[in-house]
Amino acid sequence: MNDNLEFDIREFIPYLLNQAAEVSSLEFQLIYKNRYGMLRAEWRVLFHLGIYKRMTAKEIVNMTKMHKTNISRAVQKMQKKGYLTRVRDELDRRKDWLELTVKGKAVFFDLTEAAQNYDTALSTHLSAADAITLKRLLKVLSAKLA
Amino acid sequence: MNDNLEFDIREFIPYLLNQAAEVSSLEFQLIYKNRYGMLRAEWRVLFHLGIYKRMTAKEIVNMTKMHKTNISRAVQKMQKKGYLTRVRDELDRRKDWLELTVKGKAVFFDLTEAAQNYDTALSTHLSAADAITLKRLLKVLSAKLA
DNA sequence: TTCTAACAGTTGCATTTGCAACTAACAAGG
DNA sequence: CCTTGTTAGTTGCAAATGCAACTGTTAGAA
Repeated sequence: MNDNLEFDIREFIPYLLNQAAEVSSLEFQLIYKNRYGMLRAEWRVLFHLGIYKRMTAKEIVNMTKMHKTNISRAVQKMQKKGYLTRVRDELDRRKDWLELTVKGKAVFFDLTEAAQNYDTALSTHLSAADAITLKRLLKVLSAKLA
Repeated sequence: MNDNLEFDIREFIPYLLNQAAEVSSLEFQLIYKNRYGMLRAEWRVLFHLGIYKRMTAKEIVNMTKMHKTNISRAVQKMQKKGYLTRVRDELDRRKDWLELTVKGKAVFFDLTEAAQNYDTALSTHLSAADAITLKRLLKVLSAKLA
């Protein structure tokens, strides 16, 4: 048996990431849940379409690393709510091109504004330099591990 | 409607945290799942007991911010597997004191070692200084938001 | 003592999730 | 053409999760 005296699991990066992700998401989660009855998967689809305008489900899967089942179901729900349209690709009819409707865009802008406010509140806990560093490091990790 | 030209949601800290947490956890998750059939909640309970030795479920809830239902069920499963013992507090019989068994400790040490190896692999993507900074900032955020 | 409120932990139920198996469409070699 | 393999996306089912309501216990006020 190994006592691992040199290693403190409390310093384990995935643990620290999970902890921080959980507490920082909790509050914001309530916003999209209460205002629009959305799940996390739906919020993610919404905001990828809000940014990149026109994507297939597969592209969203690749970018988010979420399970394709959940993307599929999130897309169905959002279509039912009238947040997005799907148009079959005529050259490859396995693909559907997804785009936000006017209604979906309005939700996206509203939630983006809420995110901005939340981000401002979050940033009061960090110096400007630290906030920039944190974002940089998180992006490095996501990119390297993907 | 607000176009939020100054705010890029891709820079939203909770989003970046979730993305990084997801990719960094995915691989490690397989380890405790495949070796011991454990869920994330069980792994968390295990490792808190491994560190703090003797806790109530409530204390674990407070530290992890996980839902008490999941802690309750994780504790039940781990008890069934023989990883922990529960002893009623005689002064306040609502509480159970939880402790790892020898078997539970062995699992804890094994997974701690796996975590250490994974952490080493992770660290190759960051400079030593960056790794230290990242850990510090994540701890700040968790503490401030909790 | 008795009433009420708070607390630790559990359970029932409805929702969400992940996995494997599936459909439908394409691609490439024969 | 036909076969075989791959891909985009969906569905059935079992497992995991979150919420509300519950049990049993303690604490404090009247």
